[in-house]
Amino acid sequence: MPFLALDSGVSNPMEEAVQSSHAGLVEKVANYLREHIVMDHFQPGQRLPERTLAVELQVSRTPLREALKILATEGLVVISPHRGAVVAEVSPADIKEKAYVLSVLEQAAAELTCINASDDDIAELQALHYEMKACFLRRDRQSYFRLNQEIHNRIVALSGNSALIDMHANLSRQLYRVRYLSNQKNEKWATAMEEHEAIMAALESRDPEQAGRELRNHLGKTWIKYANGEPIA
Amino acid sequence: MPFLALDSGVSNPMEEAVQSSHAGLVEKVANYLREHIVMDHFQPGQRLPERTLAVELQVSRTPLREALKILATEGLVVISPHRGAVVAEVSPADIKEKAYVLSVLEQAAAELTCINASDDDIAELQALHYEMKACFLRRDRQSYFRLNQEIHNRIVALSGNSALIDMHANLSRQLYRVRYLSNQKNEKWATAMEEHEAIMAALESRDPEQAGRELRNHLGKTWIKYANGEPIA
DNA sequence: GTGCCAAGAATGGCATACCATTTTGGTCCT
DNA sequence: AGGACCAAAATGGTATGCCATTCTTGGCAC
Repeated sequence: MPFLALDSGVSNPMEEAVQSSHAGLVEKVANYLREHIVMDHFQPGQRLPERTLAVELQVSRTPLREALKILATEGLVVISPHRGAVVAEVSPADIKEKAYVLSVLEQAAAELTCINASDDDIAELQALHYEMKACFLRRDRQSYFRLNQEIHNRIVALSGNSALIDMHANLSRQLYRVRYLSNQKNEKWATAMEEHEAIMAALESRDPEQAGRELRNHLGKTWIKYANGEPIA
Repeated sequence: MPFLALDSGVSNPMEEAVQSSHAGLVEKVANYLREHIVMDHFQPGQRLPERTLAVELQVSRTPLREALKILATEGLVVISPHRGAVVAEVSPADIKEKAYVLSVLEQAAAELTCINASDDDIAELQALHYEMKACFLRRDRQSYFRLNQEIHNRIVALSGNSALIDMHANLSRQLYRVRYLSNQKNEKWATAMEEHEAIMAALESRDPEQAGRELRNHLGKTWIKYANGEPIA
């Protein structure tokens, strides 16, 4: 029931285009599974049996297996020999490590963006920032989350470094679920907002060091509390 | 003729254990292809036709296809729909971007290593460093290269951050070939050696900022010249 | 002679069948 | 009653076959 029609059914949960059309079946399956894992429709640790999944998705096992291999190298599922694939469970330690790397990548991105971005790009960032601030004042967590993601992603995109962008997107996916949950119950909302102000100020003044530092610090604070104990879901 | 016996024939070109034994066929194939790509036994742009490769490797197309999908997500090959897989050609721009990210990752690793590594770990790093210096004085580029890699990898390993280690290993692989070639014709060898001295000094004095900065600077210098023009091979 | 079109050959995409390993449930022995 | 062992079912791993698409080449027309 939740399945059928791989490319249409899922209302795009991630920002990035899924470009499902006219792409190979494996890509469709991989995108489908990726989204559902990332959106927490599959619990971590849940097994992904090939045959049953194949009939549910109306595809054969071959493309499904290839998709699972891809997701495995992306770190979203774990494949054990002769045991099959399960949705990767991210321990608090994993989250901590990956969040740290994410902060490092975004720091680097901020530095590059300060140097490479056009004035219009920065202006657009600020526009998004004020939109987000409006959501903050209205206590609209949903829209705030979306805009927050948009801003972070755009800063990375503006860096102009494709390798950096790809690695960031990959890591970002793996943390999507916990990031979403984090947003829901964030008590330090006002603090996060202030940090964003500082980030924007540094970007506006084109200070790479400062912008990078602020962004890394912001991410560090945002994530640390989820790294120490307390169940993820 | 160069093939047959996937797991034995290849004399381990990379440091990391290939753990070929009792691993699935896809892993063997993936490791095999990875090594040969990384060691430049396959030219960039070279096609990798499934059937012919399959008979050469004495495996069926299915595990080969899955291995290629893995290598594709790792960025070592590019798969076009209905066109098949080709060895990814890394443009100078790609090298520049990836090298930049690599430098950022190693910078972060150095910071963490300053904090987390034991005194014995640092001592071992210094031992390797002096071994490398000996190779430098003897003008033994081959051994110098091996030790240089060993040191960089160990600094990252000592960071203790698995996510960081994995991403670094992945990027490092993609740059292995050009790094090797870079080592062969590096005129600024003495300078590189001095930079390594500075890195070690910062590590010894446990100065995260300094160690990170030195390492990033070192990598930046090492790679920039290969990023601007001039053919890779 | 050159350019275009068509037919066939080559190649990748997907499905399925078969084999190996693992898991599980039941029975028998202690 | 409990544990160990064996068999059968489930599941992943590999091989192969067929279909769709793309590349190639030979011939025809301009």
